[in-house]
Amino acid sequence: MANFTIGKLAKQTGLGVETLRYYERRGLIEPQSRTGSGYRLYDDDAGRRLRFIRRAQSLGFSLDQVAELLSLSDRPEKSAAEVKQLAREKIADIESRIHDLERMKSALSVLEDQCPGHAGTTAECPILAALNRQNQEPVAGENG
Amino acid sequence: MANFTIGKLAKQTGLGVETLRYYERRGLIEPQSRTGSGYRLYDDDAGRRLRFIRRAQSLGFSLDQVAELLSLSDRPEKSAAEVKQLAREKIADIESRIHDLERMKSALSVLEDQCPGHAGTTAECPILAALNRQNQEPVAGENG
DNA sequence: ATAAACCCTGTAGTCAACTACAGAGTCAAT
DNA sequence: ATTGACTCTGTAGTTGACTACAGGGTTTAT
Repeated sequence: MANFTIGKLAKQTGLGVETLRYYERRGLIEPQSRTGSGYRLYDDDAGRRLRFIRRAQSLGFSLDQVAELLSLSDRPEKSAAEVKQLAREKIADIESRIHDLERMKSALSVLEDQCPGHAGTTAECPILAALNRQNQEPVAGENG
Repeated sequence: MANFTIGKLAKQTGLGVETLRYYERRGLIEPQSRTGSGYRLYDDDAGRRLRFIRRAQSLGFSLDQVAELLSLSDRPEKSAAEVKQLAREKIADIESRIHDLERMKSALSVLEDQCPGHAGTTAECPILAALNRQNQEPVAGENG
């Protein structure tokens, strides 16, 4: 129930005041209340919510997608089936991201292990190789 | 050794011709050669490379970071120690992304399991809760 | 040999996600 | 009661990653 002004919240999260207002316009976060003069007041959840937003972004989710993720837990008890469905879709999305990252990681591990001595044949680019035996569909769309 | 023009490569990958030229300006890809009249000619590796680029992007890597990833395998046999070091850094980065995604996934799984019947207390937002017990540092920088 | 469909360089416009004012009101401290 | 740090709304500018011309040359098909 501790109430922060926007400046305090900004300092706490390392974000800019303008960024917080921008997130509000985008529907990602809202002040718990306002003072009589219109100052935004935030509670402790705001900081957590912002941390979530940044983390999700760094994982390649757009702000619209982050909003969708957040809306899942914001929805009170309405439309349980809809929430369940959306959650399932997001889980599938996340699983495929994890899968891709794991392929990328093992490619890099090969590189790491291989590098130190073996100066010789150029080893046929393990990083490209590792990510390609699978999924031969076109690759235009950014996020699945 | 099959040689494609830029238009063929674009069609093959589902990207636009302008995008391929843009990636070239950004140092992500280069034609294997040029015709006498200046037309770009690409080999089979180009398609794989582009698929890699798009996948890495969708995982939250910027084009600059993708360029770094690619440079790891492009480096012939020079500076093995440097490559090894860079690979290690990227692996750590990827591991933390995987970790974050796994936290996010388990939060969503909780939601999914919890939703169907339990209309009652609002369950205290599992998605935010799951992502926050750890890492309490500021969150400003996008990628770690 | 001429039109359609390519390709070239170069520059400008767009979209998401900020980031930075401008102009004005508010609050805390002197 | 006034200075300075804060806040407000609203709009404009910036950056990364495209995307779309303009103005011109090249290849392919007829």
